Amino acid sequence: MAMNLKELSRSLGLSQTTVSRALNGYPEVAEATRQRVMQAAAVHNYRPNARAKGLATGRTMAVGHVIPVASQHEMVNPIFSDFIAGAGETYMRHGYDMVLSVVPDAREEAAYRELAMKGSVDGIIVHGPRAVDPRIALLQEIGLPFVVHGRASGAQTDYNWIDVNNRRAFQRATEFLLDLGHRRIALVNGLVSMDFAARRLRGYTDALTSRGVTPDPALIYSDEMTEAYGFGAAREVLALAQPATAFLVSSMIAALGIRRAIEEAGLRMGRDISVITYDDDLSYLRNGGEVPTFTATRSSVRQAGRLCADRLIDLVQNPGQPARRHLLEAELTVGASTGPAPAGVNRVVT
Amino acid sequence: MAMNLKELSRSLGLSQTTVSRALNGYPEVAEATRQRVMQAAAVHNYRPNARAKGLATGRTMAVGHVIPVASQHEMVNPIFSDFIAGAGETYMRHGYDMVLSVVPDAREEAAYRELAMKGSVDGIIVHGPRAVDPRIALLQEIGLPFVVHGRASGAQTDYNWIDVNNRRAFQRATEFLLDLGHRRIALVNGLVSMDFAARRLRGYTDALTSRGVTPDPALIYSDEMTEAYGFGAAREVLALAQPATAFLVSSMIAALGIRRAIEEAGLRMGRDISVITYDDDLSYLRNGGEVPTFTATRSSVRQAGRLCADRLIDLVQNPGQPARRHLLEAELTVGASTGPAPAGVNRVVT
DNA sequence: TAGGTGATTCAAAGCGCTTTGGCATGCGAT
DNA sequence: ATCGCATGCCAAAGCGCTTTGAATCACCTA
Repeated sequence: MAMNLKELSRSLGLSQTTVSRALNGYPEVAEATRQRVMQAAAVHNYRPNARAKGLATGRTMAVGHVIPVASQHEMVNPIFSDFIAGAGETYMRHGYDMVLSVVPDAREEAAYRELAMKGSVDGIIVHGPRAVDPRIALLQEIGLPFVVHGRASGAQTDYNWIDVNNRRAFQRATEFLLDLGHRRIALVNGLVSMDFAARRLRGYTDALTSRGVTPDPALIYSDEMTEAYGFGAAREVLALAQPATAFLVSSMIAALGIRRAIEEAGLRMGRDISVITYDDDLSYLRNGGEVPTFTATRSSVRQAGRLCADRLIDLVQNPGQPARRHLLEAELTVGASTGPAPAGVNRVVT
Repeated sequence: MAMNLKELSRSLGLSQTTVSRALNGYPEVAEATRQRVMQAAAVHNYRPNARAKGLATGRTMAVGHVIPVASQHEMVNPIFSDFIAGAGETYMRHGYDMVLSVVPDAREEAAYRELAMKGSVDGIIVHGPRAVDPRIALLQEIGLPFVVHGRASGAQTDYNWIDVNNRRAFQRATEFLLDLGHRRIALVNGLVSMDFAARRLRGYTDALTSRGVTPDPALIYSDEMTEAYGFGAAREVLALAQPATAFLVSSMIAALGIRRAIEEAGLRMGRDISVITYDDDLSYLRNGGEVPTFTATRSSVRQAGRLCADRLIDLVQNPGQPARRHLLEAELTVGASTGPAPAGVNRVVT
């Protein structure tokens, strides 16, 4: 069905060598010949067989993504769609394929090994690093180029990563709330086993303690970031004897749940209760409007996808580079969900 | 770096033939030998090179997904994460890889051609079919097995698809609202160029007209299903001289926007305004609780992913089957978002 | 005129695997 | 002693491509 090099070259009366060279832009081919070859290739809709090419060159022109599915809740992180969209653009531009492995997080190690040994990819993007994550040591041992989206704090060695400054983002957000007079600030975080969540927690507690506020464990939540989780956490916090006056949330989706709980309690977000959320700038969940609905620390995960892909391709094409780290700053945009702490409640004891 | 067949067989003092056969479970190998080979393979962590294997067998053990990115809004459908998770499970179980192409929807045709000619996949899953969609003719011409998630009404020929009965789902939902006394029911639909949205529209209008209610164009919206879109549409509808008393929505995310608009208008969902949404049962957006938040017609997109993958693998392994269609029924579950039409408003003229 | 040079082209090897078509060996049957 | 037939193993070809090393030719140079 598909035309191959042999047929193509025979139909042109040329050797496979020459045709191959012509198509791949080598100089030792007469310009006239090259034109003829190109033309014929276009006419026959010829595309070199990727596998054969890979075998011959040792390059697969493909990169792997291992998507872990949280075995607990069977949850797959919704930011992947956008990350993948960003990375995909880059791959397309460079002619790379993207191969995905969806794996229950328990079997993740095996998945990497598999990808590497089967030789089906030239490099790997690592998603969702844990605070201490065996994968990066594993990948270094395997010797396949890789880029981590995020960081693993516990790692001993250098490696390539691209991450948002989560600590700083949450520190600033907390300070912003403190400046508005809030003292009881709830943190509705992701799973703290995740590196990003651990850093956000750090930023939050740092900001609090440096202002003399002792973090209250009753206000700190940590779980998979679903709408229901946000709702449940907020409902609990609002029912406390000393409820929070503000929420710091790790994702837009959880924030929607929190807003729901706030309104269900007959309160109004932005007036009675303040909310700051982390915003991945997902395409289907834009925090838009002239005045954004949520005050948020934002960093586009799609852009992160692009950056990771760019870096990885660079790494594949120019091996042996020293590891490079790339820290993105999230921007804090003020929306309609924050306001001064209501007077009379949680007055600061001076 | 990676051990290969040649080395492995030499280290065993056997021919490549025998080792290959032993590993692939052929009978003409002494049981003792097979054990020895298996052991050695395990020890050396040997995995046959996928490309070489593919070249030799003509099978790639990979299937392609072409993910279109709506060029208008740069939007990538959030249901993909879950669909992919479902399909991924199946692929994993059968040892297939999944290769993704993220493409601006304009270049989609080229992407399919590419995948096929490069010979990098054994089959393809088609996402987001339009009401009239040139892709299925294209794929039939190409001759690669494919399964469509959804349907393309305009298609002339038979092909394999798996779809939800969108017309019926929306017809039932509309009837449910009519039974509650609602007469002004807004439809906040996806892009009607999409097949699923066209069918939903049909179900909605069928139900209305068969009850003698004339569909009001002012109540029918159609766009990419974002939270902001839901919000905007609902806000407009509620500001009409004769506002709707109920909404029928094509996605949970848009429904969240609608709820926001309802509450912003000082109304309460489920009492003042009823909402029924289509629910893809996304892992991070469960419509949970003892009483679900939303009354919804639900069908798991993850399950659809599994089914599509299963079907495609079957198709790849047993070619030449007649096309098979698979229509899933969505279930209507009653939640807290619906109630009788408020009296005094839009009273039915009898 | 012999030898050197640059420009083109080609035959063949090799990437790592499967698979075809033998080739031994042992054993019961003739 | 011979034939037939499993049984177990192997050498080599082939999948579609790249790449090495050489060949051919025209054209100069000494």
